[in-house]
Amino acid sequence: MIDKKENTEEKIIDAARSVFIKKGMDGARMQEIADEAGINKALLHYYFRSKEKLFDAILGKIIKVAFPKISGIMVSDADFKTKLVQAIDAYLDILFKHPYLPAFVLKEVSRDPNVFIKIIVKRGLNPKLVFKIIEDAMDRGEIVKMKPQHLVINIIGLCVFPFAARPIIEFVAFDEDKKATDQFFKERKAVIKEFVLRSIEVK
Amino acid sequence: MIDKKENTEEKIIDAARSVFIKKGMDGARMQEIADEAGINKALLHYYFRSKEKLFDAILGKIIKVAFPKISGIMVSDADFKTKLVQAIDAYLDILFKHPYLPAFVLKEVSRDPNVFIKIIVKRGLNPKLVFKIIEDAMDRGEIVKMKPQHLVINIIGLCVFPFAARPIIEFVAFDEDKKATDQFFKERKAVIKEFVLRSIEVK
DNA sequence: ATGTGATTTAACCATTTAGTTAAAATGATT
DNA sequence: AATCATTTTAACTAAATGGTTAAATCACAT
Repeated sequence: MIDKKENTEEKIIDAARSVFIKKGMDGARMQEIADEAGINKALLHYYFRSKEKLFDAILGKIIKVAFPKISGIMVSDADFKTKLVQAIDAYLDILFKHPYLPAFVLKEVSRDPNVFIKIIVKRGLNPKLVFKIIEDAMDRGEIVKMKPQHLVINIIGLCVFPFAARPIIEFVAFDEDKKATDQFFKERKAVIKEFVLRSIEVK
Repeated sequence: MIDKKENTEEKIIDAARSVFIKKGMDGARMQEIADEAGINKALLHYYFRSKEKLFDAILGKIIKVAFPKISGIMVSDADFKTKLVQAIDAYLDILFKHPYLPAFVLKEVSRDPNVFIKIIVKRGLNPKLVFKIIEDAMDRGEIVKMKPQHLVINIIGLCVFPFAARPIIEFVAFDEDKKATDQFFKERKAVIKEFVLRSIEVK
């Protein structure tokens, strides 16, 4: 195999991501990552000299998913509400594909915000353009006025929170009925879109 | 001092809560808790034989705060929308008093949901009555129809998420301007209430 | 003053864990 | 066959950490 090198590295990254997301930086064990990757600890350190280096490598890839380029959608020149609906759809698609991301991101952010800040800076993520677009729509009277940050945080909260809190929701709100909870999550897309549209509609 | 015993125990509990909330179960160190309580490790173990016992003791007290009896407000016979606004106010008051709770609860829930489930069961917390009250208001046409769980989770998400994500919000949305972020959080109460009321209003 | 429980001190144990090392094995390439 | 990076094995170090212990000290009530 030509790419055995990349193959092993990929196996490590997959395993590390899975273990880090489940256990967090503190709870994850290098041995467990090695086991999950089907290799031994020595080789793990042969590829990534330290746990921190490995974690940073994983974190970078995770943030790419967790802070997606919704901006792309928002910049297009469609109708504002249409763009908003598209952005919510796109964001929830990502969350359904990576349901454990919210808990992980919130966990690690509270442990050490600087790690995230550094990576976000490095990726040049900048929401100011999105805020501007929202303000313009408000100025044109298309939606109700508020600080654009509130609208963005409201939407992200509506999307993200249920995923981070799923174990509690499943137990408290659905009596541990996994199917009912699944159904609830399937409904979220429509519910959030309607909820948001109603709340920003100009009467 | 008559209550030197309780005094030390209180000091330990305060210190433990503070350290556990900052670092989580995994990240917290018994030595750090002892230091923060102004005592030594031996005495700490003299009061709580193990880290787990101490953590469970703290967790019980924390859950009492984190899962408050909003039900009390919702059960009163005021107008439904009035009750909803009161509940949001009460919930946000708690969050402002304990801003680090959301991150902690979400962190530990994702680490081991069972711990929470056991404690919730023990406290007999039951949201079914609240769901029923919401459904009744919907049936009376006072608010728009949806699965009551969605409304509850929407509101909790709007309230809780910003606190859990505060470090990111401060950096990404407010360029590390702490004052602007504080102002943003002060506005949340009014914003959430208006946002929710608009979204459930029957047209 | 004496006994009692609370508290300190300081050394200690056992375990876990990140990380290292060196030698051997594997396996593809030339 | 010889070379080279990759991988394994297995033992190891060093540090951190939860928890223990025993002796000494302190404060207070009888």
